[in-house]
Amino acid sequence: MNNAEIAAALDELGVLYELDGAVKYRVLAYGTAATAIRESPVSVAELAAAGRATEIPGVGKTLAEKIDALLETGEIPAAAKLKAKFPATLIAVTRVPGLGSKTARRLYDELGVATLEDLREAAESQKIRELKGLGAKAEERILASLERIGEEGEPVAGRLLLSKVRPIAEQLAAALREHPAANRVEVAGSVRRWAETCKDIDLIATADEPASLSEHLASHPLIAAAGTPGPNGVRAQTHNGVSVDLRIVPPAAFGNLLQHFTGSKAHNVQLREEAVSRGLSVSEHGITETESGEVDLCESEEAVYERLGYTYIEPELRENRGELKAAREGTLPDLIELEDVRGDLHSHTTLSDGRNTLEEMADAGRERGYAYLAITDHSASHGFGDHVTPERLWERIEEIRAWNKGKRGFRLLAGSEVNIGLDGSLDYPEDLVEALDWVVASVHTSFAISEREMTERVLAAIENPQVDCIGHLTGRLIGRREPYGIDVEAVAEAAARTGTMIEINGNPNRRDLSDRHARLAADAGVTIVLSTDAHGIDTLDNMAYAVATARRAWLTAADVANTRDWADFKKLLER
DNA sequence: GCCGTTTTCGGCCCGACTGTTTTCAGTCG
Repeated sequence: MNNAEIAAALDELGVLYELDGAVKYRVLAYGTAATAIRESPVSVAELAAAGRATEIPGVGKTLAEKIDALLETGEIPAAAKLKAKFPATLIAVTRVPGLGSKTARRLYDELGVATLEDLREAAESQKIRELKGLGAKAEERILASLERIGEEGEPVAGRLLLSKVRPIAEQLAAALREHPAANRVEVAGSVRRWAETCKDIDLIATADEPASLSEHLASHPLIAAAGTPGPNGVRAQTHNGVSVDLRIVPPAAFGNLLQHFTGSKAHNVQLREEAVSRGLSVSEHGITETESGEVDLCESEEAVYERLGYTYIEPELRENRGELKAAREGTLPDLIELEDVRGDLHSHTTLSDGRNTLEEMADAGRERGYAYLAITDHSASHGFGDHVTPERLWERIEEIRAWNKGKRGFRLLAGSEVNIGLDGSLDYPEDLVEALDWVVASVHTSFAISEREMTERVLAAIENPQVDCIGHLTGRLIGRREPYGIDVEAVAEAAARTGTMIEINGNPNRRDLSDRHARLAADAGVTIVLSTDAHGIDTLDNMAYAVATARRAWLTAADVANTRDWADFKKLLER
């Protein structure tokens, strides 16, 4: 059973308890534990089997026992008991936007509403307005919500990939900054934290004439529809369905508001809890001393964190993964920056499935100020008509040697992205692989084998001294394909021991290693590589996503191989 | 149900919005 399935079972039990009228903190405990389990970089099933489930924050003795039961029998006894009391279909009713467990329970008790279909009928026949506390508006809202819900009872519009949202956010922010009424404009929310996916765009601004700035956003060509622009901001939607929220705020509290709307929610909750224990109450409107009632406003985020006794915390770290403790103790890492990266170690050309030639990619790499670029076209068994035969790769090596002749300050590495076969072997002859400067080994076929087989397969590649780096380790495509089962801890341990590097693939669909896995690997002593897997000169820019993922993994420049200049990187390769 | 350089018991973030109410509960982010 994977983490997502365990988390879903606990989420469901939390809702069942809520329907049963449990105190809200008990319900909350199930939710926070489920989130921690979903986000765990290691297999919670394995952790539980080793009796270590309580190491997960938010999981105590009781929840550990429930997880054990779930893993042994496939269900949690308490959940089975409650499902006998309420129909399981009632859970979908609680998830209708605008409804919650309290309302769902009343609809069930007083109107017999057990399913989404029952709910629709009750609303259409105007029975809901007969309940105390609910009215015609509630019926309208429920019917509108039901329209927007898919068959599974989940909202249709999910989260969007960061790379779909970020360019829009940047464009809108730039347009606002150019307006004469604007003073400060910042993108907040998950876009600012470089999360994998986002739900909407949050913009925070200060302005001399707030209303005219709101109107400027509402009339931007990217905006399809907008509410009424006012002095406090405006809500809008882009043509491709992204919600945009502009908030215009007093300059004196800009820091408080930017901090609040940057989140994450978990970070803010923890921050406020810690503040309460020190006699302070934190909100988007300022920091209040509970005793005196005195309110501190902060123009900058730096001032917010300083007032609360922390060093400044970069947005990428604000996920409640230990950053507050480290900021209090002054032990936050000095995060890697895009400017630290001296080369790209995974790229494709027209020799396999890339869109640009060797020369074009080389020029583009040099223009980016890199000291080196590895050309790593796909290997012999890639198929799709774009595989590279051994003969062709031998020629390519010569081509690259010739290209490097007489050039200073920038060099190409003759490399390959070699397929890892089912048995862990590479699909080129040994002497050819030996002749290469840089070997990335990746899994491109047979994803559906067991976790144990996949782990053995990748471990075999790691033990191969010719392999320099493992490419996109878990094979995930964010929002489209789950990572295949692989024991990342075991892989990291072996990679650290053998000196095999592991990449953070900067393709925004992949970001693989993920931030959590990258942190786990670096903690295990693995040298991390940041690369783009560029299939054209334009996607060389995806290095920004690799760097962002590394920053979210708490990595410094020293943790990453390709922050080294050529001389030092060469030494690393020879080791 | 979890958790502790204030605590092993008694706390558990903060505010906006909505709709329905005459003071607030539920929901959301």
